[in-house]
Amino acid sequence: MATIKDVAKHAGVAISTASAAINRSAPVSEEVIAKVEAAVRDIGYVPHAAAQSLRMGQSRLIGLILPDITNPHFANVARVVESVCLEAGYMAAVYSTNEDFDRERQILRMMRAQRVAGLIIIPTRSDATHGARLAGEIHVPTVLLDSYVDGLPYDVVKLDNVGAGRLATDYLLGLGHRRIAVTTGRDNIITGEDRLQGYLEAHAAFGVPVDPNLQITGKFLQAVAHDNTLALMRAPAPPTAIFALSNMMMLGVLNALRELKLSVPEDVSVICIDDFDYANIMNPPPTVVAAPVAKMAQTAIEQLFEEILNKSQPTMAVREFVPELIIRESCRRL
Amino acid sequence: MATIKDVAKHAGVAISTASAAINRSAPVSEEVIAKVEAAVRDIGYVPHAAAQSLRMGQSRLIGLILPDITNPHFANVARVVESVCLEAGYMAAVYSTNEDFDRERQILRMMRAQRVAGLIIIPTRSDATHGARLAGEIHVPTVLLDSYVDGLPYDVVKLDNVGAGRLATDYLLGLGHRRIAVTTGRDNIITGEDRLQGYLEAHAAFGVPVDPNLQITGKFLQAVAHDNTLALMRAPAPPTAIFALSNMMMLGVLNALRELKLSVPEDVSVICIDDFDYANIMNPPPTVVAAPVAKMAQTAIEQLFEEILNKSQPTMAVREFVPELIIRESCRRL
DNA sequence: TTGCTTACACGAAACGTTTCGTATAACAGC
DNA sequence: GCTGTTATACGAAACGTTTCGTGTAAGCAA
Repeated sequence: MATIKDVAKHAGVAISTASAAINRSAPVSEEVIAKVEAAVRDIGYVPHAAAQSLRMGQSRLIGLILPDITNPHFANVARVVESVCLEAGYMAAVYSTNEDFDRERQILRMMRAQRVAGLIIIPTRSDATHGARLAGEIHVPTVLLDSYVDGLPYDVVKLDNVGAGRLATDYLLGLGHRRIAVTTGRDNIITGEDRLQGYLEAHAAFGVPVDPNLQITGKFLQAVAHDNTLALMRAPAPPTAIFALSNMMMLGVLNALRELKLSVPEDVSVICIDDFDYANIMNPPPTVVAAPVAKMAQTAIEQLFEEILNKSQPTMAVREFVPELIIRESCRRL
Repeated sequence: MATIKDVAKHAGVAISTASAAINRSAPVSEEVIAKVEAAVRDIGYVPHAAAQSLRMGQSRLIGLILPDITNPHFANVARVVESVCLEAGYMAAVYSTNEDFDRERQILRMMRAQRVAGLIIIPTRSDATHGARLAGEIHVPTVLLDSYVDGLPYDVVKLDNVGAGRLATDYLLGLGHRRIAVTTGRDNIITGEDRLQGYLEAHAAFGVPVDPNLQITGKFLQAVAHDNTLALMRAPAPPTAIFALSNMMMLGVLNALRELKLSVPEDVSVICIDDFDYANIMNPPPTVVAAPVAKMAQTAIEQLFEEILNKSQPTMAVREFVPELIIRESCRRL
């Protein structure tokens, strides 16, 4: 493969001059620039990224670590990050943790070996133990997306989750529902807890008591939400509405209701947080509280570049985005 | 950041010895190995991938280039590739072309700059012009997935698309349908043409004439399939069934039918190639011809590693996978 | 002409690895 | 005790860049 040495020889200049001409990093005459550029084109020179990394002490690689790329929510994030990186001449390396902590560490080590310039992490846990373990593996500018992690002192870009929980619950309460079930997240991730808090706050504001039996665990997983919905609806005094704290859990809920031959929204209303790309061909088209995913991803990657390029310290700022209620056909007025 | 020099100093050995101990690349006494490993742990040494790349002339990076990561079909591929890579100590760099040729070239240049060890490409075009342009940018082992490209002499892992087209059409014909519409792909991608050929062959085998008016262009895009379905169903003599050559186009078809207040399968039966992860919460659950996506992705990445690790030449073999009919509720017997 | 500045081109060092040829010590054979 | 062999540790070179200090010719003022 052609090196800059070949370019220099071909253009009849020194290596350092060729480098300066290519990168405009030092004054070079127009004439020489033209010769060098011609040489680059002629021999098809593409700089060796590893050599550049080595010399400059930093690669043009951005790591994006997320729970699962097949979840459309995260795929949308990936697409945005990837585009912005490409434009900036960086390469995005996307990795799914599959919620596996060993795997997460393995990925971080690999990112470290690659000397990535920065990291965007969509965390799977928020607790300090986990944060401490992660902290030791991170040595580059980092932005946390969707949630934060205790003990990881980085910028955060997230949804107003309490607000999202309230928005969904307010809507159901406004429709006259008084027994609203909720599929919760996992204990150790704050996103779910915040959304649940919104659910509780909305009840308090409406003066409606909450029934703890209506809070079923979903762990952000489709299968878990499915199983517990089955149990919930078979128990005495089932709810008239179900609020799924994430889109994956809503799928589980819908599947369970379908198996029970309960129709939505006639028998039970359903709402969730996070929109679906293909909402309109779903059965029924779901009413959701949507997050501005693309805008959030864009903000995260831009914040990251800000820190990388200007070598600025993380402000540890938390940027919260406002959720939006999208009314479709999965909730009915009682 | 700690270097191998620090490891060597800490262990009281030479750099070359430390390297040999870490990589087991030369005989080193047990005693020294122990000392070096302790040093590695103590100072948290992680090898500098760029330096390794530079020295060894190859990176531990695999490029995966696909049309669009937010398409669940491709996301599933990405997940498999990513996992296999991670296990092998490689890093996968996933990039979406968005069917944009300039962008595809830009991505390839970046892959080249990174000196990726290998490439998996899910092509967006099959024609020779495109192949020729791509060929100049590729200098590493490559495997083509889902489709091939004229003039790109690499191994191919794909579905038996003609068979898939036949399978879907046979099924509809067997249900008594005689006017079966089909949303075609793009002219310059062979996948669509093969599937269409299966459609034609099935008709011939059944002795059913095909009506060219029932072949509408879909370009593999949801929006295009949507618009043309609208026109198709409003025209005189509409079909009793629609065969979408891809899952995205089926979404467009379903949306269009929904807008026209036509129900599936009562008014019109619908089938497509490629399954949906969330098929059972769709309206209606679609009957599809599924490809063994995970198995195909696995085969592709393993074939790629075979070529990378054994430095074997591409056999230019075409591995075809057998499609499977999954009957759900979107097709009815006439 | 001389001296000073400017503009540009050059050479060499350094980034962190791996690898290859060489050095040294231990040991066996005679 | 000498030579030959084996086992293991070492030093130096090389991978392809960028960068910094130096060199040189041209331009300008006096």
